[in-house]
Amino acid sequence: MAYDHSDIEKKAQQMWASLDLYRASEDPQKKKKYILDMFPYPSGEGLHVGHPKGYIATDIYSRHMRMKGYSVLHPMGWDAFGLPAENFALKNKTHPRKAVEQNITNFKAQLAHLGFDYDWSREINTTDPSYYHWTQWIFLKMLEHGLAFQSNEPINWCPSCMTGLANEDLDGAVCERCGTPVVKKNLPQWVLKITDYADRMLADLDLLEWPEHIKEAQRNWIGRSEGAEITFAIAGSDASVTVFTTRPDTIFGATYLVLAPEHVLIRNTELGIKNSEEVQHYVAATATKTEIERGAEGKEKTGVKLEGVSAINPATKEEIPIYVADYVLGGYGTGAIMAVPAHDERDYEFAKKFDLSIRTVVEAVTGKPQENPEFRKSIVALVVDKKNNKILTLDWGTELGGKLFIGGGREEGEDAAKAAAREIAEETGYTDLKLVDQTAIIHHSYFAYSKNVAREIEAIGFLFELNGDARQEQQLEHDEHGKFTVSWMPLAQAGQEVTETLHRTVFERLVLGHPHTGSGVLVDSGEFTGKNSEETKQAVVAAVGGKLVTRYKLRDWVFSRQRYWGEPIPVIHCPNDGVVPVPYEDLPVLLPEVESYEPTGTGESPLAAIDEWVNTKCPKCGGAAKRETNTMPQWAGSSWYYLRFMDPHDSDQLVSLKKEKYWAPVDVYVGGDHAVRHLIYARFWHKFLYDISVVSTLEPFKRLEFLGFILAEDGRKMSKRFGNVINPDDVVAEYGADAFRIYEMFMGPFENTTAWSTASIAGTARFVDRLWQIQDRVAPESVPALETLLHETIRKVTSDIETFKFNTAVSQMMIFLNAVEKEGTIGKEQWSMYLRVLAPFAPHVTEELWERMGEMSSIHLASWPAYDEALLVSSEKEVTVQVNGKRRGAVTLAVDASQETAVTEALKLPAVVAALGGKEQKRVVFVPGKILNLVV
RNA sequence: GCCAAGGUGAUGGAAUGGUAGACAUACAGGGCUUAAAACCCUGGGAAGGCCUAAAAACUUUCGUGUGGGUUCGAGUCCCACCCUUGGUACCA
Repeated sequence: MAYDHSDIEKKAQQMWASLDLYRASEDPQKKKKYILDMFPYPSGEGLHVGHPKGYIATDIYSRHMRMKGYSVLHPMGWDAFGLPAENFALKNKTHPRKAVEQNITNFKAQLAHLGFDYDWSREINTTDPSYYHWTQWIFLKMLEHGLAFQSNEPINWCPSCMTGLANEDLDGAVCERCGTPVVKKNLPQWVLKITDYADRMLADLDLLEWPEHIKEAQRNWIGRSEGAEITFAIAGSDASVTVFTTRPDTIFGATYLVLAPEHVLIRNTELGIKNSEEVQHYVAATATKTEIERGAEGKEKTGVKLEGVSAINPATKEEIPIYVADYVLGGYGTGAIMAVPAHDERDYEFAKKFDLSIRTVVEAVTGKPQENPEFRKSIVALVVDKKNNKILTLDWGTELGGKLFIGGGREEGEDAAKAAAREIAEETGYTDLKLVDQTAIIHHSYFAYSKNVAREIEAIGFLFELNGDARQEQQLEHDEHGKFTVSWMPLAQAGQEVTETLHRTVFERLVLGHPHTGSGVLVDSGEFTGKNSEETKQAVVAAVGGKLVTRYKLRDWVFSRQRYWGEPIPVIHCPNDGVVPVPYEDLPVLLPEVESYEPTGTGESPLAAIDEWVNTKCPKCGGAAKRETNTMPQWAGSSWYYLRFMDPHDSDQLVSLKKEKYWAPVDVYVGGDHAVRHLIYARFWHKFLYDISVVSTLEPFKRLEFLGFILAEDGRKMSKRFGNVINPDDVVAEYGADAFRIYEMFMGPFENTTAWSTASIAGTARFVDRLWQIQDRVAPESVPALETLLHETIRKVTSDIETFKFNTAVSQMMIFLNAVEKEGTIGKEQWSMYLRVLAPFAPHVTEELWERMGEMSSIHLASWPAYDEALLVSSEKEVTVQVNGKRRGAVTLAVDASQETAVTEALKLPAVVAALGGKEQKRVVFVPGKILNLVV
């Protein structure tokens, strides 16, 4: 009788619902597990097969934990505010609330087909007033604690979505929603001071069991950098410029200053900027440029010198020019830098373009330090043929260093450039050359194998151009020694093939034009000359009267949206009292029901047009006042929803302390994407709530499992646009929910992105069907031949579920079923244990088989089977016999067999004897139970 | 450019430093069938050798992106490079 999934699934799902099987409760007798999916935005397109992957994983994990006796919280809800919902509603000419309701109904129906164990009594929806009441409450608390403030700084404005956006909402320089380039726009904005928490968010990453790449992404986003602020006086003025730098050690090489276009000094009229018109013109031009336009210019530097104004380098006391340039960002550091063109890529480009002086103050140190090195002076010479874009290389062969440029020693007192020319002539014969450039000294340590000596050299690199082809063949050194061959190599190829550190470094400096940006030995730096640059930073800062500071890339969170579909920001603007928070007892501030909610595009929210809503009374003075009309971004509701699941119906508080104590933190959080934004915002809010004693844990999500996506069969993203979307409803109808669930877990490692394969799902459907057939072969007595494998299977599935290695868990269960089929029978107790480990993966079919075994209660209430350790330790094991590391056979030995026994047994194998060939045994490696390696 | 993860059959993928390719898909051959589907059985990294009418069996060498290294033994550890994917980008 073939397995008919549709009836059995329906029956099981109805049974679970009627038993209320998955209701979570704070049972003090039990340990808890809080398992959470990133709750979805209920889109109009419905689910595709990629969505449930994470839900299946949490379903398996939570069913497993429930069977192990934990009190499990596994809830689901809807993140339904925000731009996508509003844009969807606009496009379909409906109200967002209606669209959301409809989409949720649709999503729930789709999820229901898959047999998930959510506790739907805790369902939440961020657009529900009883929910956003508390989103607004958190905002007011932040306002109270000075973490929410109004700002008029220029923000990212999306002209298509007609709203301001946070940095995190940008995809490069375009709006991540619609792909429109954003522009800078000045608008009064609510901003949250997330930067106050930067340090704690960075430090507490260490407390988390998260994938390393997510932690790293967060570290990069926070972007902590330690440096110094140093003040440069303006010559002949009281004014000054404070710069931020991470390289105070290079200050002796600071040959000019650069201000961001937004810098206040540029607007200082008393300074006497002679070309102020030109400067203001430049500032205005950069402000109107979109990020895209700036990007299109690449990294081509632009800027204008402030004529008639100069600064004084506090280290050298020299007067240096000041520029305004948009490669310096207004929002980072102090909006001003000291430019050290010799040791910074960007400053170098700028200095080259504007012909500014470049002063080397750090000499590079390369190679591996050697013991007792011999000191020498030397040169590296590059000879370039500009006509053919080729460079002269010497191939020494692999033993002697491979492909190099021209190198050699220089005598004490010998002019370095002359030494270079001499070496070129001696080694290649070329003499008609023009010297174009040279490097600073490079301190290089290496071991010269050809001469068997450790060396530390002071090398100078030279770049020559070839004038004529004339060669003095008779002088060539290689004629005598034949050690190397001379050839002209295309520049790009040389950049790949010449890998020796010193020669490569010279190539990078002189051909590629990269300045030395690393640490090294200070030169031309007054009292610090000769010291290590890295170790001198603090002393330099002290000497020039600067201070050490820490800066972050993370910006404060622009929190206002000029759109309808979001939580109203609960403040009132009063002509007398200014910004007045809505009293807590007046929450929630309801989003008014309106006919028209199109964005205005003027920077005003559509709410501003609703007079009867906007006009209100000031809670303080009782006079006429207006409501704030901006709404919150989509990320607001999702920044704390995991707390509400613990206590979803509490009308007095966000979450009760008692329930929070029981459930927090989230033990396992599962989702993809959102590596930065959602997780950083939620961590920020959580830490704030910790500070005001609403929550008791430092971090919201203890463990995070990152989810790999499912691509369409054609390897592209699943999208309506490509017409390659696969609806889980169709798959379930054809193959059944259990086969679908098992397939998604079997596809590969959970964190891998994999393409869907409808052909492969037939395999897991076959597995379920074969399982179904086996029920007729169950015997009363246990089958001894299956015993060890069964316990191995229980052990592997148990640990694989806990570590999210579902693919190998499925594989192991298939191996077991294959063995059962081979035996033709299985014992009743064995069948019971096997069904129970399979139950989290295939909840429906196992439920039915469980009932048919005569069990009265649900399999999902049964206890998780324990495995017998003793059965897993077999007394005999097959040991591979190797000769010189190559497999020559195998012997079966007792686990505690001695090496002598092993060797004796191995020598009985003809293949082993043949491989030994009568040679003397030098060594025997014996790993009991695994391997015997005879070395001759 | 920088940061992170990864590169294994036709495909998805297994493999505490110890028999590479588990498990599954696709494929090929066979069985069942009037036929097909379903189902069941068998096979398979590559090149060669031996024996043959042919095959099986047997056997040798090579084989986990490339080149080196450590080790009795490397897919796994170390070094350099190449490529793919994700994140990020004038952050001083």
